Amino acid sequence: MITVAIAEDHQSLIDGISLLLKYEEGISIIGTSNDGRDLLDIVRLKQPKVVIMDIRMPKLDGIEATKIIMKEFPHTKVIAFSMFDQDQAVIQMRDAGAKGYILKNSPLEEILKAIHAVMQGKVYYDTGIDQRLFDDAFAKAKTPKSVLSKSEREILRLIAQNKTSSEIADIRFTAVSTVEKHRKNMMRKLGLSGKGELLKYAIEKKYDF
Amino acid sequence: MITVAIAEDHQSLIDGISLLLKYEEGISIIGTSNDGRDLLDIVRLKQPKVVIMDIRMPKLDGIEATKIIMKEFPHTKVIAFSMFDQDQAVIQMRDAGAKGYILKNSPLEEILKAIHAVMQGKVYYDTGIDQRLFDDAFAKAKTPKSVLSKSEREILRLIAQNKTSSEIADIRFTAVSTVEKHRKNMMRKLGLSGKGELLKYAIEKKYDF
DNA sequence: GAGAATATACCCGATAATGGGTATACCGAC
DNA sequence: GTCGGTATACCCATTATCGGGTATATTCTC
Repeated sequence: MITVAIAEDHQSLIDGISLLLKYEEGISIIGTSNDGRDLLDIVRLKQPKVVIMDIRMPKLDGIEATKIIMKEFPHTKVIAFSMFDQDQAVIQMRDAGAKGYILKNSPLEEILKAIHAVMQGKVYYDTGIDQRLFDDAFAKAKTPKSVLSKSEREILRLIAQNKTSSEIADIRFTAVSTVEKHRKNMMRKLGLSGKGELLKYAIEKKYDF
Repeated sequence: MITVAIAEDHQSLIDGISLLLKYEEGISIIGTSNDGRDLLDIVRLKQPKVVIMDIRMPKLDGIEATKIIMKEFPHTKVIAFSMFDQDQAVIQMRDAGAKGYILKNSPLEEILKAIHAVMQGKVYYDTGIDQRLFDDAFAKAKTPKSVLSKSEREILRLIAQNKTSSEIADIRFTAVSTVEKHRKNMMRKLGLSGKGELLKYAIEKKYDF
């Protein structure tokens, strides 16, 4: 019997998956959740063999939840089920320990295929996903290191709030020129140039995956 | 026989809805589509009684598609099926002619209830939706008028791309001072003040519904 | 120890965005 | 015709953001 738990903030999708698996021989849904934290409780209590995991969810996202599950239940198979097809989304779920990755714009029966594949110890990825992303070396080469230092990241967050360098200097107890030097360093590292580019970058980054 | 067409860019959701309706007496799915434009072809060819309509879709969004359907087939019932719970999303679908609005984080069987309700000439809205939004007077009062003029809106779009006033002036064949005057007018109308606020506003507005 | 990165702080100059105004011309509503 | 809004164009001053540098001190890795 393959026990399955599902985490997905859209209840309509959970219901769809449930309908799909309801009559499947050998598969049993032992719990569903609309957020990552609730899911952990379910996994700890019921210890499903397979978890279908959305990424963007309230309270705890699928990436973090997967890491935690892998630490406590290393034999549980996590299959990502997400609208995100960006490389970084795939890589992060892979690194967290997911054994599969399905896109929401694929047919629902992909989930069934993925469940059977991971139960056979295989890795299952959607045809819309670059298959090389599940290769260790390729994924590692693709993972951007954070080019910004801790201070730089903090300053960038303040810039995203349109704080002036003077205001940021007050907040951080440094000279204005120090903040401006950090700004210059970030411009160089991020390959930006021109007025407003750093502010634009900081604001837009908020909405990136 | 209630004929139903579905437009939704996530195929997994279409499959879930199909599973739900498959065994329903008196309901028949006559077509599905992953984008608004393809859906129009289906509606023109098959003339379903009910359309389940996502909002954010490629090629043609659900709001526009609904308007077009209402113009050509005024007796067709459109039910919105969306992740957006913002008032403006609901109001715009309502204004486009939708007779129902279901949220994706509701149980899938809400769709069944909505189909039967609209076929009885009723309006069906998700319990997560402010029920007053389907009242004409309330919706009208809630619809913000655009405070910006046509030129102002165009300039704001260019500002969102971090174009300088000088660049915008070149694009629009005006003097730089004209662009700056427009900027001042927008600052006043939007109640903004200080450097970078207009750029910040322009960029953030892009991601609003 | 050497080298690189980070953090702190300063110098200078150019320019773009505000914030405060001025004005005229045109259009639409009343 | 009057009024208000929009569009066009200009004046001025201030200041924040770059872009180009300078320097020292500290920390980490090899």
